[in-house]
Amino acid sequence: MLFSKLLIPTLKEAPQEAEIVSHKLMLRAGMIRKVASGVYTWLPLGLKVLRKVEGEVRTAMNNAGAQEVLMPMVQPKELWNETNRWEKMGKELLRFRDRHDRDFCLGPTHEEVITDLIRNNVRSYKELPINAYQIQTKFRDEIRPRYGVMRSREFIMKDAYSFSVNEKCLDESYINMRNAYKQILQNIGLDFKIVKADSGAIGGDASEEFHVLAENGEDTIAISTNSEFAINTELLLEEGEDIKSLEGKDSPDGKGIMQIKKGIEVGHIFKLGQVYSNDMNASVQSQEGRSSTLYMGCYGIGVSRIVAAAIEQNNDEKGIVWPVSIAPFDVNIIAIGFDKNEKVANAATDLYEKLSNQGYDVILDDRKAGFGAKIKDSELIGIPMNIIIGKLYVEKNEIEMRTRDGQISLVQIDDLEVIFNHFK
RNA sequence: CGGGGUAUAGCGCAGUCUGGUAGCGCACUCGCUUUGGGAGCGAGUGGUCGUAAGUUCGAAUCUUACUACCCCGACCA
Repeated sequence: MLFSKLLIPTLKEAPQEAEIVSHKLMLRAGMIRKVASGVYTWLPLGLKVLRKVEGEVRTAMNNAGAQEVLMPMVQPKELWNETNRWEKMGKELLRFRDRHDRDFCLGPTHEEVITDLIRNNVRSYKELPINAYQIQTKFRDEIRPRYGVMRSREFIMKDAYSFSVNEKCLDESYINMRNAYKQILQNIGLDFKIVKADSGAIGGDASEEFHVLAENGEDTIAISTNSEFAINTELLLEEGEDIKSLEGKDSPDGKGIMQIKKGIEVGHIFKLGQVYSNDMNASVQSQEGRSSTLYMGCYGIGVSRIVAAAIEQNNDEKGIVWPVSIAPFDVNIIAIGFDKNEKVANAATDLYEKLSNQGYDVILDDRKAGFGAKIKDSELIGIPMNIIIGKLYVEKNEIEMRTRDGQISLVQIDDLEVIFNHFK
C-alpha cells in the first residue's frame, strides 16, 4: 500500500481527551477517532491491527474445534425474559423499541441467543459437544467509558459458548478453551497471567481471567514469582485479606513468593453449568433416552481491548512497538525523494513488489516529505522494520534496514536473500 | 449517579481576573528552493469563542440554565 493514499492522520501532540499511553498513541498514530464517549471509528491503520488480532483469535478457535457463527446485535426482550435478565440487568443493557413498540436491546453478550439456537436445533447427545463462537460488535452502556478503546461502550469481542451433556465434558471444553486462550496470547506475543476470578454477574461455578500485565491495568492481581499461581485481589478483598501485606509472602501453593501487579483483563472464561440451560429449557436426549439438561461454558476475549493492551505493554518514548504478529505492516519502505528521484522511485517500487510477492505486508512511504518526518511517523506507528532508500542508495546502491528498536544494517539492494533474512 | 475539571481554527494553547468585536505554534493551500531525524522563504485559507437566555451602548470575557467531553468511585471483554 502507498502511504500517500492511506488515511493515516498522525498527530504530533496528543489530544487533551487522552490520559493513558495506549489511548494517546492510538489517537496520535491515526488508528482511531472518537465519535461519542466510548464509541470509536477505526481508521485503516487501526483496523489492520484489529483484523490481525481477530485472525489470531479465529485461527486458534478453529484449531480448537470451535465453529464460527454470527449472531445479531439486536435481541428481543422475550429471550431475555426467559433468564430474567431483562429485569436483572441494569442500565448497561441498552433497551429500545422498534416501530411496532416491541422491546429490544443491543446485545452485551449472547447466552440467550446461542442457547435458543442450540435448543432448537440440537436433539441428541451425539451431536455434542458443540462450541460456537463469533467475533462481533458488542454494546454495553458502561457507567463510565474510559481510556479510549480499552473500556469503550461499543467494542469487538470474541465470544464462544460450549454445550456438553455432562459436567465432565464441560470440564474438557473448558480446558480446551483455556489452552486456546493461552495459545492466542502467546502467539500474539503478550506477557500475561491466568488469574482465578470472581464469576460475577454472569453466574456459574468457576471462572478464570486472562490478564495482560501492564502498569496502567485496571485490575490488581496477586501472582507468584515461581509458578502459575495468580489471583484477582478482588476475590481476596471479599475474603477480608489485606492486599498490601501479601507482597513478599510465600505463595499459597508453596512455590515462590507473592507479587502484586497490575493487569488488563483481556479474556474471561466461565463454567456456567446449567444456569441458562435450566432457565431456557435447553436439553437433548441422553444415551439413556432421557431428556438431559445441557452444561454450558462461555469464553470471552476482548479483541479491541487486546489492541490497546498490546500497546500498553509495548511502547517507548517514540511511539508504539508492535509485536510482529499484529503490526499493521511488516515493513515500511521509506523512499526519500520518491517524487523527484526516478532511481529511488524505481528501486522502491521494485522492492515493494518483491517483498509483497514473498507474502509480506508492506507499505511504501512515497509521500513528499523529508527523512525526519517519515521515520518519525514510522516509529510512532510502530512498524517493526524500515527499509530506507535514499542518498546511500543513489550513491552506493546501499539501502538501510532499521528495526523499530533501532538496529541498523546496510545492505546492497540486489542482495535479496540478505534482505529476506532480516525478517526471520 | 456522587466528587473534581475542561469547552476559543484540524491538534496543542494564550486571551477571561480588569468587557471595546480574536491571537500564537503546528497542520492545511499556492509558489520557489529543499530532501538521512518532524525543512526554508514568501503569499494565503480556516473560528456565529460548546448551546441558550440575561446584564450592557458593547460580551470569548460578567450572570443563569443547559449540553458535551475528561478524571476519581460502583460496572466489565
